[in-house]
Amino acid sequence: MASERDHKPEAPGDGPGEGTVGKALAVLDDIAARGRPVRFAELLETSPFPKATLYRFVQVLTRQGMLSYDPERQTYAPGLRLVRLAHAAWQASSLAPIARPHLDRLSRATGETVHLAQLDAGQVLYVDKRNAREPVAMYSQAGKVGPAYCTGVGKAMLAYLPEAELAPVLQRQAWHPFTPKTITDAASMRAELAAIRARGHAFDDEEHEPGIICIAVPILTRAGRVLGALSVTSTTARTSLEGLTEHLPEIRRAVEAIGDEAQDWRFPDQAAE
Amino acid sequence: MASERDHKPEAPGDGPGEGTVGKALAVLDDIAARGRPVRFAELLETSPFPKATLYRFVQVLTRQGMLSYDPERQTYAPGLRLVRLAHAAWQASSLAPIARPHLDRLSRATGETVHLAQLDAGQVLYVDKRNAREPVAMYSQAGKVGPAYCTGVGKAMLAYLPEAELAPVLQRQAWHPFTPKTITDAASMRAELAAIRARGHAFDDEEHEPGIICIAVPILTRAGRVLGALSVTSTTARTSLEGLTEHLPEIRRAVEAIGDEAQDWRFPDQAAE
DNA sequence: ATGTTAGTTTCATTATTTGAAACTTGGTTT
DNA sequence: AAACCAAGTTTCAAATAATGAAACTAACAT
Repeated sequence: MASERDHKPEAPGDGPGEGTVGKALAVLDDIAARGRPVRFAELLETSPFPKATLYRFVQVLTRQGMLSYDPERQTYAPGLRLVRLAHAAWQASSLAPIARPHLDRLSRATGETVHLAQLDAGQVLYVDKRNAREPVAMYSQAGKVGPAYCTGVGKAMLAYLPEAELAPVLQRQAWHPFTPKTITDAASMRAELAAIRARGHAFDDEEHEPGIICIAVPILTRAGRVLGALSVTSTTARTSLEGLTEHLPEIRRAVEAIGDEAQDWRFPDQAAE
Repeated sequence: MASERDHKPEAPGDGPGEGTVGKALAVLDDIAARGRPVRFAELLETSPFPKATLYRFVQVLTRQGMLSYDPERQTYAPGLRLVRLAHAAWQASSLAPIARPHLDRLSRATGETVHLAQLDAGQVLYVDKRNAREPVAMYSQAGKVGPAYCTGVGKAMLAYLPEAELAPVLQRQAWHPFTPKTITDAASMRAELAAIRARGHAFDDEEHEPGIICIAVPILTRAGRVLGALSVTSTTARTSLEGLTEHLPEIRRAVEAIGDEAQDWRFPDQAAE
């Protein structure tokens, strides 16, 4: 620590200090975020990099297999090498492998949709899921991201985040009012988070999608650090928030088991930032 | 150096010409390949980079979320950012989204384990899967990689690869004899590939795991370019190679539908190299 | 206390990235 | 058909970032 090595003046991802690698990864993120194949010119429009520089990044990433290129349409999309790498990440750095049997049990016990999520860059990252029927665990479902401020798992994790980490995360939220019930500012959120801490679990009361409700409980280490969250989702047609609390004992059992096992397996740190 | 810019003298992944980004990604690959959290010193042992350089790569990758770091154990593992990126890759650059309904149908029709795979860096990359009605203990999931030379899907794809792409891929195979029936050299493989082309489908006759057999058919564009392969897997206890051919009509239907739709969706190129 | 190993920082040298501009290609308009 | 235009690609000197030997520090084991 040379006294000015540790300040972070720039946005995450690029900026000086993150080097060439950081910039290239920012380009990769950009392409991934669009959700469809993009042309070079499209990228260039919003890119902070000059033409030749962006061009070289895209070339290197393509040669590396991090992007795939469609020569006919001249479009770029995230490449298959990522799928291979992510499999390793999913196994080594997510709660999914540990949580698997507990998700299975919870799914069978409740018959409802079950989600396992972790925080990544201030967003909810779903790392596993059980549908009411299918027992498969794959990227069709894992890897999806969602907002933290209007999902049960998101709020459950935020509620137990230390202030130093919470503040920057709240600042990053989009606060888009998906439904009339969506919480749309940091102050209201802090009140909600206090309520969640008081009762030990979070609800999603149609805050993201109308008709969809869920109950979520955070997964914590013994020391109280947030690892992730588990939720059981249903519809207003089928039950109510009070109805969902029926599953609390089962959820609690799963959450505690996962937290304990994660502790013993000495789990990699997954910073929210 | 204007006249020697375009030769490729080095291994894929690193070497001059691939720049800092290529080197950093090689480090990432290295860590992912180990399949467990690794310490810095372990990495250093086999790394071509000097201490300080490797150290900085690992730092940058960690700050970027491509690696996660366990401060207690001082170990690195692939990070969650990869899971997020892979979701986008899976949707945009794999056959999985297109193939999904066809896999479902095939799975229902056969009741057996169904795999969808593509080639990535000369290896078989499983991009989707359906479990058998009566599940057998087997581990293959989306993102998992396997050898090309001793799996049904691998051989099916190799059989239709143009010579220019086939030769380097064959050279890269490990030819490890998993079972007595494993094909262990390129010459025998070329004979096998000819046989596959002659009948239009490939078998895995316990070449990877004893007792596990499968039938696989390549997914091709109308122009004949290999996109991937589809397989139906079972056990010698339950059926035989001849028994598996019963599913051929169903598999063919799925393969043709997927090939056609991929063509229309104008699919990103996924080079085997 | 002392030795040893693993991890981290420094800094002059070296090599790579950078980006404005020129160039090429493929398609469209006059 | 020639001229034009837009998208993509290459060039090259200047600017910047990467490199790696060596020095340093922390933590553990003797």
